[in-house]
Amino acid sequence: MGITKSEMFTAEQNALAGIAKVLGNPARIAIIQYLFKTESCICGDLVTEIGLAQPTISQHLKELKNLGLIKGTIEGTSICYCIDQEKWDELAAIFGKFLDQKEQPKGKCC
Amino acid sequence: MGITKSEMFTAEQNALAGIAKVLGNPARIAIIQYLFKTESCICGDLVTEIGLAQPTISQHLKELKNLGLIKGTIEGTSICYCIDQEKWDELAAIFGKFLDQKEQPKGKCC
DNA sequence: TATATTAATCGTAATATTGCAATATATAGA
DNA sequence: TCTATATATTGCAATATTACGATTAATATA
Repeated sequence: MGITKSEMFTAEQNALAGIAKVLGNPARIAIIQYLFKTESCICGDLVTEIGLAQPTISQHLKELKNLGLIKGTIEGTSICYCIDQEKWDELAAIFGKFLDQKEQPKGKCC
Repeated sequence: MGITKSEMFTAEQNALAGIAKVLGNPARIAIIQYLFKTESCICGDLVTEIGLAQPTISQHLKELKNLGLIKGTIEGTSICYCIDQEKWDELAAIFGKFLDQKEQPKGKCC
C-alpha cells in the first residue's frame, strides 16, 4: 500500500529504517557529501552543484533537516546549510552498530 | 515523480542510496535482525515472527536477495534463509565509510 | 518604497512502494 | 499419481516519493 505498518515494529527498527530511508536517495547522498567537503554551504550552490530544480533541493534539505542531519543559518538573503556533526555522529553510531552485526553459527543450513 | 534521476549521480552515490533504500523499511530491518540472531532461519518462521502476510515477506526477501544481503538454500519443501556475511561486511564497509565522514572546518557559518 | 535575490511552499503529474488475496510452482511423502 | 506443505508470482488498491512550475515570503539594497 505504500504504507508501512510501523506500529508492529520496535522503536529501534523504525528508527533504523527511518534513518536509512532518508539516506536512500542519491540526491540526498550528494547533498550530504557536498556539505561535508565544501568550504561554503550556501543553499543556492547546491542547486547548481546537484543539478536539480530549486524546489526539489529545498524539499530534500527539509527531509535532512527533519532527521536533524543538517542545520541552516540565515546569511543575509541566503541560507547556509551545514552538517550537524553531533547528530550525524549519533545516527552513525546507531546505524554502525546495526551494520556491525555478526552471524550466529548455525548448525544446519547455508 | 517517484523517479530518481540516477543518471545524474555518481556510481558511488547511487550505490550508497541503493543500500540505504533497501534498509529503509522496518520489516526488512526486522527480517535482518531475526536472521542474525536466530538459530533456524526457515522462511515460514519469518511470516509468524514478523506478522506480515506470506507474499509480503517473500517480496521483502526478494529485495534483500537482490542486494545480495541474504541467500537461501532449499531444505526439502522449505527454504532456509541466512545472512550472506561476506556481502554484508562488504556493504557495511561501504556504508560505514560514508557514515565516518567528518565536517571540514568552515570559517563563516553554522 | 520599489526592486532584486534567495529560499520555502503549494499544487500537480508521474512513478514507486507496500501489502494482500488469489494463484502458481515445487517438493515431500502416502 | 495424489495430496499436503512451503514459497514465489501475479494483479490490484492504497499510499508515498520525486520532481518541477508557479507562487509566496523574507531580506538586502537602490
